[in-house]
Amino acid sequence: MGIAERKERKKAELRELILVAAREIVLEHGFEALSMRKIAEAIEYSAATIYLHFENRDALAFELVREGFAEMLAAIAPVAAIAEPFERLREIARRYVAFGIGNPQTYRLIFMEDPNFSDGIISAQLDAPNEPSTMAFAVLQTTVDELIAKRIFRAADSETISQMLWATVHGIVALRLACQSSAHHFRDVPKLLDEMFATIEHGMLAPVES
Amino acid sequence: MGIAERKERKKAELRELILVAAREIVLEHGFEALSMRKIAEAIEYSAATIYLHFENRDALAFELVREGFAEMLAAIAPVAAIAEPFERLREIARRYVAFGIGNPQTYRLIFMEDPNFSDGIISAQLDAPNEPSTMAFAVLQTTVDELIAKRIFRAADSETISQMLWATVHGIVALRLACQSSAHHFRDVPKLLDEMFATIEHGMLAPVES
DNA sequence: GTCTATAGGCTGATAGAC
DNA sequence: GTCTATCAGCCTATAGAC
Repeated sequence: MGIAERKERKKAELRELILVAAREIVLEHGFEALSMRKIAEAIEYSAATIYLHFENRDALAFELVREGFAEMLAAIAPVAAIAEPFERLREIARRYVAFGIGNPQTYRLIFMEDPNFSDGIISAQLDAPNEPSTMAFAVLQTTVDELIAKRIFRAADSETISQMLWATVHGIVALRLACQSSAHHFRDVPKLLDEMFATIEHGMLAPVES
Repeated sequence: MGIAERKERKKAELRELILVAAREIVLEHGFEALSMRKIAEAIEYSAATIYLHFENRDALAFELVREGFAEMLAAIAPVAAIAEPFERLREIARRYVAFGIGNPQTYRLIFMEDPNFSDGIISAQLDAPNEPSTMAFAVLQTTVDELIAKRIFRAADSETISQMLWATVHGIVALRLACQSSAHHFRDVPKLLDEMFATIEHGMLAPVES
């Protein structure tokens, strides 16, 4: 019986090798640059071999997206150690933005790719329980839930609030990545985050004069 | 002299024909599907002819992006008619989001394409005065300037505030487009906008009990 | 299990005929 | 001004040899 197991192990190793090579290509040259041929070259196997481990390019991409979400979840998860929910929320935002800017290709892959490719994939993963993407959103939403339950935040629909917060940090990352070489847009991310939380705390209206 | 002018006119017409065909392809199948051959087929000219009007594919794309920004600017510009700046800001957000969701391919083209292509293009246009993209951002920022000057908004850096507001509406559009087929994310955009403006007005904190 | 070879496609861009 | 023909390259995916 050991023989079959060793073969399985070998097969899993090659599968992993393929994924590692694919990820490397995406990180270095972007998702659009990923091709079966290039993966094959990198792992020093023929392109045909890859098809023994992945049905096609999309199946491979699906796995890369899942891994991308998992990385992001891992980058954010440590906030669980922060007991105070508002401080935890602040740290979620900081970590989210830092992850996106520090891993632009991964971020693009999971959130900004062409919908013909990614919509099915992202949405499938977002709606599935136990997927890293679902769990990452849950980290945010449970924090908002807690803030509302403890009456730190005003009463509101936590899903809507969570989506709005997510939209804001996503917007910061996405526009920063899109306007990378712009001289004056989205350069000072900490300042944007400070302003975001100032608004959460006080809104934007001027205090009433008295 | 009329002869040279007629020739110029003819040439400009063909150039316009190329752009119209290109835009149509992008709107229908996305930017990735745009190729010189397909444009040629659509206008019933040979592909080589296109190179007489555009140096290469990127030059053509640059023009499409400019037009995309111009469309967006046109969609937002009517807010100038709203005298009250806070109401104007609200309308800017509404129109921005409506434009993005109503013109997903144009929106993707100008804000979500691969940076290898779009970064140079977007940033070049964002930083140039009199470009539609610059003017669109100016509509937002002058409104924020006015809100601060009239002490409706608290004192703050209007550029930072404007970027944060932009990030939020961009996030709403971008995530809506990315999660298009998700069952429960970013479906109810008016609700998100309401929550956004509620936060601008009051923040998210619970009112102090008295 | 892994290969080579290949089918069958797509692309941008250009030289040179007319 | 417009064409055809073509270069030179990319791609996914599979059949069939070993």
